Amino acid sequence: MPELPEVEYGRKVAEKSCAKKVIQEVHCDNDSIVFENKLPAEIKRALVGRRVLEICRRGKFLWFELDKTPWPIFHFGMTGSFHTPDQPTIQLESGPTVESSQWPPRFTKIRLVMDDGCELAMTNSRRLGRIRLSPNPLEDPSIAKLGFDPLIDMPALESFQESLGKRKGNLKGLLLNQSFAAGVGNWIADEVLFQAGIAPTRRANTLGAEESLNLYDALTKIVKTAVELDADKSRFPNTWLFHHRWGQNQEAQTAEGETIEFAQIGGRTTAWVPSRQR
DNA sequence: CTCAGTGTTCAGTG
DNA sequence: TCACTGAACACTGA
Repeated sequence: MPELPEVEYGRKVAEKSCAKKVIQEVHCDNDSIVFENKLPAEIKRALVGRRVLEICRRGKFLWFELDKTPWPIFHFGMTGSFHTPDQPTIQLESGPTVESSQWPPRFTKIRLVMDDGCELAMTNSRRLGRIRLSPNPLEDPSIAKLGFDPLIDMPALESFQESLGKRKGNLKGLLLNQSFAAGVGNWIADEVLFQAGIAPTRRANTLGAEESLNLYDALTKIVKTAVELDADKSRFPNTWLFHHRWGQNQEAQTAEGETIEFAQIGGRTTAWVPSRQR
């Protein structure tokens, strides 16, 4: 479940079960795709016996700061998440359900056992996620080129507006671009444009001052709210497009009864409300 | 059997 | 060189 709020929740889960503890056991699936050809033995050698100092996140990437490098970097891809034995699993809107009763869960790629007995597992059913080791995650190419993270270093309004003015593409594509706003994914991009009242096809450099302010406020608020709710979808306000956008059915309507349209914009299925978004 | 999908990367284009 | 676009990747569940 992988946009910024879901990954941030994963960070908290990992923090609770692993921070300040020593990794006692590492159980790795021998998956050449997720582990990028690294063998379980190499992963274990780097992790077993290490103390976890801190769990860090930027955009949709997570990494563990250990008492000794290299450090593990985790990316959930389309379907990954962290689990602990009694942690209630957050249900995906679409996609696999993980039986909370079984441990380790189905599709577990790596499982850590800490020195106090706590466990953490990462699942990844569709194998677009990645786990790799890095001597310095901030210099890992995929993390180094990320843009601002709306939760960590949202720019000042003025510089946000200035950067919009330099972009010629449509806003949906720009919001999905991780080198612009790190951590924004498909549902957040649609939610932001919906709440800001701006059409996903609008070119970034055509926004007026009020529109870019609305965009800025919507992005800030939606991310902050979703993170505060631990990415628990059932607690998102009913006025959010989020609850009404799934399935791409013709009948789809917002809480107010407005018609939801679906289109391919920015390379992704986009849900939007033409009567409200200009 | 077919297809969509909460993501990233990379090749191709202008 | 840079901004932008579209296809490829993997595979489960509907």
